Amino acid sequence: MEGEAPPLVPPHNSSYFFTTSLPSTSLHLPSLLHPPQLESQIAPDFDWVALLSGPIGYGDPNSVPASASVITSENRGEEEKGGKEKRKASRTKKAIRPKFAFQTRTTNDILDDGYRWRKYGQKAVKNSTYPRSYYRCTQHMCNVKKQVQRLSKDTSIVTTTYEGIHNHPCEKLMESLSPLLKQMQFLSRF
DNA sequence: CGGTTTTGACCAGCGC
DNA sequence: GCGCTGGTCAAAACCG
Repeated sequence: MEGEAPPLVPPHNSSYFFTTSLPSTSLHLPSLLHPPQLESQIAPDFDWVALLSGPIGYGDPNSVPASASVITSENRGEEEKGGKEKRKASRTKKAIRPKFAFQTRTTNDILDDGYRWRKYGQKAVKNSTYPRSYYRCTQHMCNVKKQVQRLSKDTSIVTTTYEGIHNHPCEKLMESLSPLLKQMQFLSRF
């Protein structure tokens, strides 16, 4: 079976899933806080701030507008072990972690979401021309992961799946907000 | 030199 | 039980 389109929805029980189309190749947080003109399936009242200020995929699935193409399936939990035990545990215990998947129309596989990621694997997947890449948050003690895969059906679309909760602030977000916070602190003195 | 990417090997889950 | 598949590890290569 050649060219069989991968399912629009990721195979796992994603917490959230929606499709969007970005004009640029990157997804800088400031622009996300004020989303550009997306020819998207995202509701205009989509809670971007909650999505991005909180850990990715975090929060109440009910807060996601029904008009967004969303799958909600709560799966949250923990996994903390060392070495192979951890590896084993992460596979045996059905990973109960928040997941969040979305698609972007971009030529760039790497989505700049403000966090720093280290690639730890790449794998050819069945029924897909393009490999799936596996990334992990570089922040120590933060075991958030993400998968990136380009659709073979529509090569301009990249599916990004986040898994887990960041336990630290977003560097770029803090970077961009710090002048504003300083200004607010200054003004609050009056 | 330290951090990141690449890539083959390994392992567990799942379907048959 | 076996083979397939997806996810991860880890050593080597690469890069700034």
